[in-house]
Amino acid sequence: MIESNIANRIREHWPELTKSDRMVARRLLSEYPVAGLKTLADLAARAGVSAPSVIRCVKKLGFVSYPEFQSALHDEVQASFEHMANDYPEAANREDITDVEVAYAQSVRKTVRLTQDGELNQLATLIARSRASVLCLGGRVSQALAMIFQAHLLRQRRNVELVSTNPVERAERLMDVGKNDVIVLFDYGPYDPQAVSFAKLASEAKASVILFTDFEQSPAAEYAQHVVCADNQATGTAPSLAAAVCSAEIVLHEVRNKIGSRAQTRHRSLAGVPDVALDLKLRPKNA
Amino acid sequence: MIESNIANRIREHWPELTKSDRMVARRLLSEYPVAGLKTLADLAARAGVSAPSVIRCVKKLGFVSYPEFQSALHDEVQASFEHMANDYPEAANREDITDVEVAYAQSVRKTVRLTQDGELNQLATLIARSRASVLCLGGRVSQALAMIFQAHLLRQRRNVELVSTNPVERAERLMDVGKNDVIVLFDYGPYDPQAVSFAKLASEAKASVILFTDFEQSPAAEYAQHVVCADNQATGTAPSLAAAVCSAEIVLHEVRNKIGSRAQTRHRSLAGVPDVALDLKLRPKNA
DNA sequence: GCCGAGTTGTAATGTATATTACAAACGTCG
DNA sequence: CGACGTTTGTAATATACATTACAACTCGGC
Repeated sequence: MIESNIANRIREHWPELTKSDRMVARRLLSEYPVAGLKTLADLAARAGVSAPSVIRCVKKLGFVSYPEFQSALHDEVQASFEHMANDYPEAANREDITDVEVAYAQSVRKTVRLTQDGELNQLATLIARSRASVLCLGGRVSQALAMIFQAHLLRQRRNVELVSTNPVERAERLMDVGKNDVIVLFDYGPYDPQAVSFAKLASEAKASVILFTDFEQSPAAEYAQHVVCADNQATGTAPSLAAAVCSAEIVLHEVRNKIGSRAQTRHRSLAGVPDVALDLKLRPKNA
Repeated sequence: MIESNIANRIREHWPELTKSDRMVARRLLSEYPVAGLKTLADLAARAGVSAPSVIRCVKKLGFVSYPEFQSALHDEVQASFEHMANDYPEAANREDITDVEVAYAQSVRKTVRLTQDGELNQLATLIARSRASVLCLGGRVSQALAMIFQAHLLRQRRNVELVSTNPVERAERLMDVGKNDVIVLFDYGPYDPQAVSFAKLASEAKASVILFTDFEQSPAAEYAQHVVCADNQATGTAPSLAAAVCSAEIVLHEVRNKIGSRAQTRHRSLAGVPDVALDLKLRPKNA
């Protein structure tokens, strides 16, 4: 009863899911549970894949058909509602929690859960590989996230570069991109055509592309090996980047685990040093 | 939100429902909400009536077709689930929510609550004053937040500037700072001496200083008219900027309310324009 | 650079679904 | 008791659905 839910099934079977399977799974989790209550075609459209891909996905999750999958979801929804009917009333009418607070917390929770369930391990391994060069970049606004990512990652390993927003410099940098490079791209709606084409060209140059985006999925997803989604619908009026920061930080945390002692040494040698010193690309001997 | 649910619709229309209509309605309520999520034929069988009776019933409830009725139910289920996901964690220690998720959510909640309770109003008024020039800047990492803030604020008003991280350029820019300028400074630990001194000099030049920092409080707080705090202790190992983004976005939201229609006009004129156009500092005529 | 395994979308197919039209059944008032 | 308005189920139909089979494609390895 407790562990029979579909979210868990997705987590269990995640390793064996293909790229489009994961598209479906992500949508299932991000619009949980309604995404799975509608028709197969609708889910396929929302996930950006074809109908048969949805069927293949639910079969991998252990269901013999889409209707049977739906039936399982129905049971789950029913169980949840009965639980809720019992627990809700007492906790519900607290006036000290505002809409904004709830919205943000929700957005963050959803994102954290999804990020952790996901392909975090492979992704972190990719970034942790010391022989790789990591290039961070983003769109007009999300370049800020690239900055954060780069600054933190640089504390853990070398060869982490922040690619300028300047189109010309980007084009120039693109020429030297090869299969040992890992592109960390941030692109949240409204999507940046420039960022998308960077992803395209980089993937054509055999570089690995890791994309941080929202649930709508930047067009760059097509060229990415790994996609990390964050919910940006917290406030309604304007898209929020708070959850995006969470997803980035979780990835950084995982990378830190991967790199382990090496990173700690590196990090310690920076402790106490004024932040500005990083601008000089200060590198400790033992890194 | 509260009154849009289907249970209420049934109550409203109850008098005009016929005997078999009521059979359907009862089943809808007794197996709420799953009964309505399955197929029309299934519902008819459960209610012990024929399929057309179900159609007639939902039409009387104000829906034009069974699919449309289902769609409304879907929305309702989704809303319930999101509410539920939010209230549960504090009460029950379910195993499928991790420490990280809770930590982030709590960090965000704390920050949002504090920001809203605070001096938000005066602060937003200060930033909204059209005669003022707004300068955004931050430390090595938190410059990224300044970028985000500047990009969004520029959509609402003009004269919003992002001050370079370059010490020399900063010093030059400082010479022209006066009492009509509003400095929006981001500084989270480890604090940036350069940012602190910028705040000091700006305040001596009679400029207003707004500081976004963590609970430890950057030394720059001494020179700031307003201080907005965010919790950065979410993860334990490394400081988190997620909550900082929340506080910034909340301030932006409040500013939007203050500026009101003026900002909307400005914002609309940017809608649909590719993000990259902002790099040209495109300014609509009416702003 | 080619070739096989694995993955994905397209098109075709049979099934089930919602809906409409109509006829039977029920209740009600003359 | 019989005729009419209302309500309900049956049967027919067109639509949309899930599914299967197949072809195009991508990715790794020799």
